[in-house]
Amino acid sequence: MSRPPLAREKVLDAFEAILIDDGERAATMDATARAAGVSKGGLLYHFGSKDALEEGVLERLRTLVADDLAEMAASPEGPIAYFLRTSVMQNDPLDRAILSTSRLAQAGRAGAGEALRGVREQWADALRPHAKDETALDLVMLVSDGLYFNNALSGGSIPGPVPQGAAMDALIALVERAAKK
Amino acid sequence: MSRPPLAREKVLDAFEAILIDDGERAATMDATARAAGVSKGGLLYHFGSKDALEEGVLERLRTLVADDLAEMAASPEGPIAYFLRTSVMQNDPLDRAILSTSRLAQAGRAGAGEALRGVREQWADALRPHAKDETALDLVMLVSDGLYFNNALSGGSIPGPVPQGAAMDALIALVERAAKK
DNA sequence: GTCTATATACAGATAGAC
DNA sequence: GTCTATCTGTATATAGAC
Repeated sequence: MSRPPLAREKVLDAFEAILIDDGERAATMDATARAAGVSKGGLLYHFGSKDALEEGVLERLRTLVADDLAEMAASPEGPIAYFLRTSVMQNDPLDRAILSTSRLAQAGRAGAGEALRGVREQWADALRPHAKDETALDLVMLVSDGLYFNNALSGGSIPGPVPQGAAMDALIALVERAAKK
Repeated sequence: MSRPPLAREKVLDAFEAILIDDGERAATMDATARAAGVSKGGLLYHFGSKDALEEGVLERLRTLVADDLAEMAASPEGPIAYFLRTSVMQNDPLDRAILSTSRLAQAGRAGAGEALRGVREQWADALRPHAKDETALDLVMLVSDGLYFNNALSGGSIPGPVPQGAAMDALIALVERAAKK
């Protein structure tokens, strides 16, 4: 388990940024290379194809989700509140990986869609023991999906019509009242 | 208010189908023309540019939403239940227009994002009088967004991890208990 | 490891025949 | 109205120099 080369990470950061801000179509290898400050040839040394570049994002997502599941389990406010609170865009590495993967999935990349479904399933499994029943679990998952969807539309930077601050606290309380075991 | 030519509608149908099934990048004028059974030149007679083709989808969306708002207001089960129930993919013209617009929005088309936000606002305005408070309204809107997001990921044809049948009834009951005035 | 140059394919759009 | 032919730009990928 060695630390990956810095240039590789810089390329992935740039690729994610373009995916999030301008969409899948704008996230070309050329644009990614330019944004990462390398040449196209340099990029292709680290990622031999567009597919490999996209797979790099999925790999990153899987790693970050594993970390998040550990934090969720240890969270003092409880997994459901933690899960909902971290479903709003904080622009952290996990948010960016999910948003990027969501762009790839909506562009028809099959692997990205599967990755996203897998991640959602992991979260559902972790939350199930804390929910009243399957309906309550559905509610929690869908509210979280809704929060992400709005983030996905607003591009990650512009705030969407998503509850923040006190409104978010009230929403969490409402969902917990309806869903918590 | 004259009925638009049939070929125009066939082209829009084809464009939406490719957007939904294969993503924005695959929805080229060439592929759209082929799927609609016309030549590229034929398509360009009806829609002079890619922008015009996309605007055609947005126009369609606005018309269908206006119809839906009227049906929602007249619904016997009440607007909230109607809204949630019709948030699951039924593959009707409105679903397809929203999904198509969502693909365009995620591809960075500014007009599509604005259209979607506008539509969401219209629904929220219609539901507000029936919700306990703004938090309850947030809950209803986010559950609906979540349902659409899952549909968007699964491509419109493959069923996503979304409650159906009795599970959907239970979810609607739960949300209404938490949110209905 | 990172670069330039280039091959190949396909996108959007125009011109003009029928 | 609908077609074919073609122009121009740009995407992914390869070859090979440094």
